[in-house]
Amino acid sequence: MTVTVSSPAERRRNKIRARILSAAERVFAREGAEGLSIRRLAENIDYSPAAIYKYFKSKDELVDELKETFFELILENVNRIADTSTPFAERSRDCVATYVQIATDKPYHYAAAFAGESATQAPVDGEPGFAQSKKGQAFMVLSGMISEGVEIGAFRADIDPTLAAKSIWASMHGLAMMIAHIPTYPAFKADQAIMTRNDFILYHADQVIRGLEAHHG
Amino acid sequence: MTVTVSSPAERRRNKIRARILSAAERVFAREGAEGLSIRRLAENIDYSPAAIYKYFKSKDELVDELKETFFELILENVNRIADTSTPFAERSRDCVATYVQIATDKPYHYAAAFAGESATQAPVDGEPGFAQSKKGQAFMVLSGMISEGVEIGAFRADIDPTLAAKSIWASMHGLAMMIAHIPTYPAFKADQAIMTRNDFILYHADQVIRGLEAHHG
DNA sequence: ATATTTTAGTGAACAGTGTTTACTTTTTGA
DNA sequence: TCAAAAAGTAAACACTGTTCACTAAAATAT
Repeated sequence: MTVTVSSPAERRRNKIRARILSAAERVFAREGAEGLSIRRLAENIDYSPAAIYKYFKSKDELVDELKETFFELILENVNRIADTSTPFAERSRDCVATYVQIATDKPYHYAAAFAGESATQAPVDGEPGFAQSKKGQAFMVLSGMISEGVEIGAFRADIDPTLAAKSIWASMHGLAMMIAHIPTYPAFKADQAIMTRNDFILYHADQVIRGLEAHHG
Repeated sequence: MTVTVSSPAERRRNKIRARILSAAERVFAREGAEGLSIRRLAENIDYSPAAIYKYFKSKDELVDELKETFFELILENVNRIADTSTPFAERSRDCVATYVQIATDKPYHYAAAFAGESATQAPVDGEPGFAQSKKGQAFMVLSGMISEGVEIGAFRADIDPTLAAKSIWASMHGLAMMIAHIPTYPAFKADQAIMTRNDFILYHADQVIRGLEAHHG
């Protein structure tokens, strides 16, 4: 195992890069991609706008790095739930709910992560590199969990885990996007709320999982 | 019934407004909001950029009008299916599928219609004006259909149609967004396609409806 | 028909954006 | 110590949405 020695220069460079990313992250979380401008970012870290381009070759590349970090966060959280020993029914529901809740916490990140589908063409299932990407890994956690459900008889036997995972992901994605884009979702004016957002997420997760189940009465 | 008489001036004005919108529609369908610029639009219809502002008070307002027309299209199509006399099982599935297919046909429209959730704050369920908006009407078609399903015993008796409709819509929305943002969704490299896009839409619609059903085995 | 007022349309500018280029300063490695 | 490489910058380019002062034309009132 070769250890990559990092020169002081290299470390200094990485530090500044990280400072840029952290400043970008801060602005992005509050105001989204619209509010994030190179000039503003430069001012924030006390550099000239052109300086940013010594560290990132474009704004898109910078934002893509924020997205990848965000998917890392999703993956970590979903994985943490998936590795739990709680009963399958709960566990699968919690996975779905957790995914959506993270989108709730960082709506701008979530919306951006899918909008435009990363300017530098992210790999999609079937392409090389998908399995390596954080998004790809998250997908595999999901399809793995569906496989488990089929094996233990909780889900219908004729289910193709990959196909079902795509469908389930779409359903999670939908709620995540709704929440990301509509501040008051699931609506109901403040004073006539029938259900809290979190309860609705669980409701939706239930609904989605139920579509896979073998029986219920 | 009072007939609103339109002066020649008014008609001429509406005609030009329509010309602007139609040019905008053309550009928008091909390249989305990014490609639509006031200057380009002005050149397209042979006016100065500033002239546009005599007909629309902002670009957002112009785009919002495109969105509303788009929702009209969705509503028309979904309504057409909903009024069919085909068996309930098929009919409900087709409604979901149709919704998604329209998003497939006009991905930019669909993505824009939800992204930013209309700059001029569209009414959300619970607010006045929602029931009048095209989006609100589409929602009511959906929840009405769910009510029917509960009544005839196809869906679980404990289902709250409004709540379920929100969940179902989120699931449709997710697939629609996936398709709108990812050109190759549901992925699979061209030569290893396991399932066509349309088949996958039906598969997803099935899955979604199944989550509501009373029994299956 | 004439005078007045409203509307249609324009060119130029403002304030922003991402990005590139030529240039200077600093840091690094031999 | 000195040449080479990297860091950082000011100024410009080509865009963007939008506003403002202005002219030309049509609509309205007298």
